[in-house]
Amino acid sequence: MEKILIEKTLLPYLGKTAKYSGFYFIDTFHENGIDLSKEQWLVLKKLHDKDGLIQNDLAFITDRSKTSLTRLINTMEKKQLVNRVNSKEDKRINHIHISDLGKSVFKRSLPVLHKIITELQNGISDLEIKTTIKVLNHIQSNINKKLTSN
Amino acid sequence: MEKILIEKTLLPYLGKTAKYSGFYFIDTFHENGIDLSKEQWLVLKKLHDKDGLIQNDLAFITDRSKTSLTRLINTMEKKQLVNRVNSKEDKRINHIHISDLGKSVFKRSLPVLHKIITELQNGISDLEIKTTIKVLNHIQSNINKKLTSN
DNA sequence: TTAACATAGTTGCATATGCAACTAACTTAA
DNA sequence: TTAAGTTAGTTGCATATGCAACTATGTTAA
Repeated sequence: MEKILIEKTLLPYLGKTAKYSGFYFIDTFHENGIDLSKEQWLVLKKLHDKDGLIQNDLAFITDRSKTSLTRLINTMEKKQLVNRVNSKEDKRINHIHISDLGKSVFKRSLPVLHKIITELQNGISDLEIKTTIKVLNHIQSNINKKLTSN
Repeated sequence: MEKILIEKTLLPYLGKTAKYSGFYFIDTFHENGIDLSKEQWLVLKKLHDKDGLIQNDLAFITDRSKTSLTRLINTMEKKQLVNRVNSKEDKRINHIHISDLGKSVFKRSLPVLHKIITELQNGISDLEIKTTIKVLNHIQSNINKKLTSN
């Protein structure tokens, strides 16, 4: 195997940039009076797109374990952003509904999010953005291939 | 403000790809008998490059709070990967030293890491990788500008 | 019909993280 | 030289995360 210089590979930049983007995301939310973690924001977004999702599906589409989702919903229920509604047809299932407060916070978050995105991407060309998205998707597909082949 | 379609921006891809890369990283380590979190690996790498760093500097160069670093070192000390050595000149300071076990685990991790990187970047051109790194650095610099201007 | 299996969600245990408040120790200015 | 300020590290409290084991419920096959 030929020697690889880690600093010339994507891995360290990917982790670090995602981390700092997360900091920036949450700081800007707080500065604008939006009291949401990025995970909570994502759940609100998915429920805003399609309300009443069950926990398993919500876990899947937000890329986390059902354990993690259970506890995320606990926190969000305490904050009255969402409600658990147990299904009558299948008592194992909880449907998660976004509350009026949740909707209102989510709506307030959108212009802030747009500002964040604009600032993160400032000075980067559309082509560069498209290329980067393509590369990131390629990495994800490489991972999926490996995971499903085991 | 014009409307932004979130799915056409970098943010969601960045977080998701970093997350799955992290999963892949840690799974592959475990499959190869390397019992390290990615955070622990990074600390070992920095100490391998320069042993005896103090906690504050180690926190800075690994992009985490000193709180987080304190507890990371606690865990790593329990696993005997590193040692805290209190400075005689300045008793506030701890120098962190990589242990023989730490060195040995780190060395064993390198070929595994190279395999991970090769597989993550499989099918992506060198130019695309360079462009992506450039874009990620640009995002980081956008964030730094905003943070230091406040 | 009931035993075996599958599924949805929760809990214990472990890791990682940040902020604010704190202690101990060092430095600097009056 | 001593009081004020600074610095390094730790701790309490909160959030988020995954694996394995678990409960409760629903489905399927004998």
